[in-house]
Amino acid sequence: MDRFVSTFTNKIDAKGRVSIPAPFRAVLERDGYAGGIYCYPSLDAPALDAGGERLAQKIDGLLAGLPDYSDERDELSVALYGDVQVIAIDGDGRIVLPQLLRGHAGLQSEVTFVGLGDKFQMWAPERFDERRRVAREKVQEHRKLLGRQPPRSGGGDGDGE
Amino acid sequence: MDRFVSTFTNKIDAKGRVSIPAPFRAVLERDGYAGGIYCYPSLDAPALDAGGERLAQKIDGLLAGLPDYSDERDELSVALYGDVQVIAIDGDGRIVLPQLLRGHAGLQSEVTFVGLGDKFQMWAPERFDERRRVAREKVQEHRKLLGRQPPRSGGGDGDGE
DNA sequence: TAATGATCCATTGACGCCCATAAAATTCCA
DNA sequence: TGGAATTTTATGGGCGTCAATGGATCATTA
Repeated sequence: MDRFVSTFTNKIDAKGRVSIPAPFRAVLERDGYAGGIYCYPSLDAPALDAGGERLAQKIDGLLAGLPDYSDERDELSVALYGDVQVIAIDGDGRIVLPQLLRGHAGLQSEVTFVGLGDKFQMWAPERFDERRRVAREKVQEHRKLLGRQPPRSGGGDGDGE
Repeated sequence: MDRFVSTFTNKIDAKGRVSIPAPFRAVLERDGYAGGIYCYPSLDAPALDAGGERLAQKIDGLLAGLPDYSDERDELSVALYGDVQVIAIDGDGRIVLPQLLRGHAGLQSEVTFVGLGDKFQMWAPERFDERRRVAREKVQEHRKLLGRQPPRSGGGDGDGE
């Protein structure tokens, strides 16, 4: 398994440190991270996105699709790269989040880590609960896709991995 | 045998562990589970849905169709991944359910495992009894509406156990 | 020297892993 | 066919390891 999955909630200590959940660390190890993890404010949520090399490459890939000197590329570059911080992981698997990032996510005393496959997010627990409530309702709308499944279609939904 | 069928009720011990029914374990072995089973609150019932790789792939398959950085994907990601927990199975075939999941299903001292083909559910026994009772009533109504088809003797409300 | 940050160390509590026991099912043999 | 032996399962408990957390020491710099 090389994806971020599950959710974990850890504490921020007096010095602003917070442990990255061990399973996520394991993924990062494999993924590779030179000097630290990539972290930036989520574009559409009061949370932080973070990940290792694969996330960085994904961002690069996104930009690569756009013409070199287009406005669109410039905007996206700023949006994506502009707020990216490289955060070091200490010997005990902990990070310290800069004030700017803490502010965006409203992080106080605890952080909820949410695995999203290629990346993970960091939320203030209360806000994540709220978001989850909303998201669950959305899924209800999609549940026909999840729930209705031909019982014996022999793996009809060909998929990755 | 490659599907989850039948129902079983096992106890939660003092350490919060509960044995996965052996038949289900056998299915999981075949299905494959890297690191653990996937488990999340059922969308429309006070229960938990769980399964192996096949279930995980179904979730991935849902997301695979959506553009990488679309709002829709982000929302669905949080909804699906956000609620999913990967739960390790110990050497004796037991799992420990996190508090969040226990709460959703109202699990106290026992868990009823219900096979649903591709996945299985975990219920508090009392709640499952209640649901089964309701389900039976509905079946009876349908019979009346459909004008009972020629019954093969005794194929009535076959109950589990 | 004071303040800030980074590395190291210590504690504790949870979790994984192993073994023991008992009950139930299955196999085997008379 | 019936009963005994064996295997599988469920469940309980002990123990070692690791992760999360808090604190201390050391370095760096203003």
